[in-house]
Amino acid sequence: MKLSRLTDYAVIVLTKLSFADDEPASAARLSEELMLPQPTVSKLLKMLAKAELLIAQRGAAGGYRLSRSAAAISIGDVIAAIEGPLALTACIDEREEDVCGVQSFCGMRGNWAVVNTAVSDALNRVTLADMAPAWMNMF
Amino acid sequence: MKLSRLTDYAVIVLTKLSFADDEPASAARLSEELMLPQPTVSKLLKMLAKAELLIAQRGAAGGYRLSRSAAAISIGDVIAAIEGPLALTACIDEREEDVCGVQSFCGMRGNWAVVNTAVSDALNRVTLADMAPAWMNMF
DNA sequence: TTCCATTAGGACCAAAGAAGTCCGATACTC
DNA sequence: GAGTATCGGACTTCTTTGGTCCTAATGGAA
Repeated sequence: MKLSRLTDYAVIVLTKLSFADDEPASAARLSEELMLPQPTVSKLLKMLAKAELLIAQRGAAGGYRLSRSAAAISIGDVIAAIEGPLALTACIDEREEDVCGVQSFCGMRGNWAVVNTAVSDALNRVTLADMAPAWMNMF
Repeated sequence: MKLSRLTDYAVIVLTKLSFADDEPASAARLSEELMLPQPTVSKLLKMLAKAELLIAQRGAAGGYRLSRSAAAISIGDVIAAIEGPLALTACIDEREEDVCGVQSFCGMRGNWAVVNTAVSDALNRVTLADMAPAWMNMF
């Protein structure tokens, strides 16, 4: 159980942005400063904007900035933005069809839901503000 | 963040086996009774045996049985057996190379470790015995 | 008003990982 | 000891993910 590389990058990028104080940062600049591949950063910023974690400003001198404080964005939010809502098993995932066949009466489903919630809580308990070491300004 | 279908199947198969009372069950029979694709079940049983969650018995009338009680096998164990040790990010994964470049002094690593532990705990707290509804005997 | 820097939203390709298939090795039963 | 049911591991196929590129739309500044 790993989270995708995109998600990993997203946390780094968002953390970086949490130091920007409403100065919009462009995709190009972020990728350069964080030494991450430019097209990928660009793609991921779009995703985060779509999920309303970022606010995009078009045009010259535009860029992205956080839509709310770093303390109000959890790791769970970031994961949901990039990978979709947390659903450990297919039978929890509302986007999936009823593939299982016994879903309606399967007693395991409820237990999976418990596990899912426990993991979800653990992820929502940690915010971007918690992740950011003060010296990250360096980069 | 999803877990693989194999892992999902694994929990089902193990739960089923927890009712077998040391009667070894063959891959063919399990796949039939649980209505799961046979080669996949076969493959996954091998993995579980290798991870020492199951004991394999070869030869005629052979099959697989649990190596210990259902209450002593956690969901975390199953995930580890199929997907490898839980490591949300690459920098936590001991099997990965030092790709990140700043790993040695990156302040985020410690925070990821905290998140990782929290998730891991949530997963280890639930056992196969918890997952099994009594009426699963039906299948 | 015109130009330029920037995001938005696709289509597209390549690589990695998962799922599924096969055949050989092993060990049990008769 | 022969036959057969079963595991074990290498191999192939396929889906997902990561990453790239191009064109349209937007907004600020000259």
